[in-house]
Amino acid sequence: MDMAEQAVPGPELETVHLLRAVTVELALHSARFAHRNGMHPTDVRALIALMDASRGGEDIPVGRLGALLGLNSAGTTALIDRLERLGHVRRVRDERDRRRVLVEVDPRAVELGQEFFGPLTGRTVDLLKGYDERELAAVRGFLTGVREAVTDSAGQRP
Amino acid sequence: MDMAEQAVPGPELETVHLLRAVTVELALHSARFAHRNGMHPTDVRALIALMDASRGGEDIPVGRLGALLGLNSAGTTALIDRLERLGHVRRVRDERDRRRVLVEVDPRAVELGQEFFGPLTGRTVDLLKGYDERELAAVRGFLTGVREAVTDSAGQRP
DNA sequence: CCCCACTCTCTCGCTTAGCGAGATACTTGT
DNA sequence: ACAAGTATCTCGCTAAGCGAGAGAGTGGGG
Repeated sequence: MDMAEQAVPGPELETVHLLRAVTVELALHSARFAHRNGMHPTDVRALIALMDASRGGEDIPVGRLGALLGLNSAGTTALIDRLERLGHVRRVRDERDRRRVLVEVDPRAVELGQEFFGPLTGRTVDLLKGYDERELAAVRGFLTGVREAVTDSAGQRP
Repeated sequence: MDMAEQAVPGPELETVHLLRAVTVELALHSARFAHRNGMHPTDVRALIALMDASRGGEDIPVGRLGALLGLNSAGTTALIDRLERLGHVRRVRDERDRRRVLVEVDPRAVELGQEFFGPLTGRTVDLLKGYDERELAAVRGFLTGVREAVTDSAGQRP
């Protein structure tokens, strides 16, 4: 054993660090997109959340969007004001429950996002296409496991 | 083909979405840690960057920390003021080049971070320990590939 | 049928993270 | 020793997000 050497982590721990590095890079990438389009990171997160929901065919009222992003009602109003001013979303009264205001993403915003994130997504999909079934399952199992670990350790202390 | 059905993505695209979901969860987890300790997301990112550097035996001056986080000098000063006020870091004049001020992490901050992130890291390492060599290589190759794809598409448009 | 408690959103006033500009301290090449 | 360059900090400002509370709208019980 060489005590002068820094402790070298095993491949597993190194992989965890790698995952963290990737999340940092992705966050920076989002921030660049935001900056380039006169937005803030929160605005991008909001658009992503809205697109995810709309992909699932779900209508998103103002309050739900705020909850997804961890904002209070005042902050949520301000956020949607910004996005509306940029033409990325529209407010639509819910006719079922007229207290609620639904947030709709403008198709041009979707297009804008795909223009920016498309290449990255494409390259990643190509990378995965080179994997056989077991390797792909390993990657998915890893990501699923991490997600569960995060949500679990979140519920740990209320 | 059923046109009424939403387009079902292949397993590759679904995996990309899964990765995004994981990064979102990790960001929220970080935010919880920040909030619980009277900090902001940026402060946590700063601590992580400092710990990563110190693990590599690298001294971090104020300006470099700011650059890593994308802050300008004023913002960096304010950030370190906050962290110093909480006792998480110390400013130390670099005796080699007395213009520079190095930022040192307090051991108690490291401990605090490990207390919070340790369980998550541990569970992830355990998960990976169950993988054989090829599966582990697949996960690492995936993460490395994504990281490269991000940095590449970053350099695309200056 | 009409209240009254409840829910959803928005307004107001405030705190503070981060920016731009410029001042200050220190270093290095000539 | 000085000029040019680099690192950090100070000052004044913009605006993201919070707390509190004010409308709108809903729906169940008398």
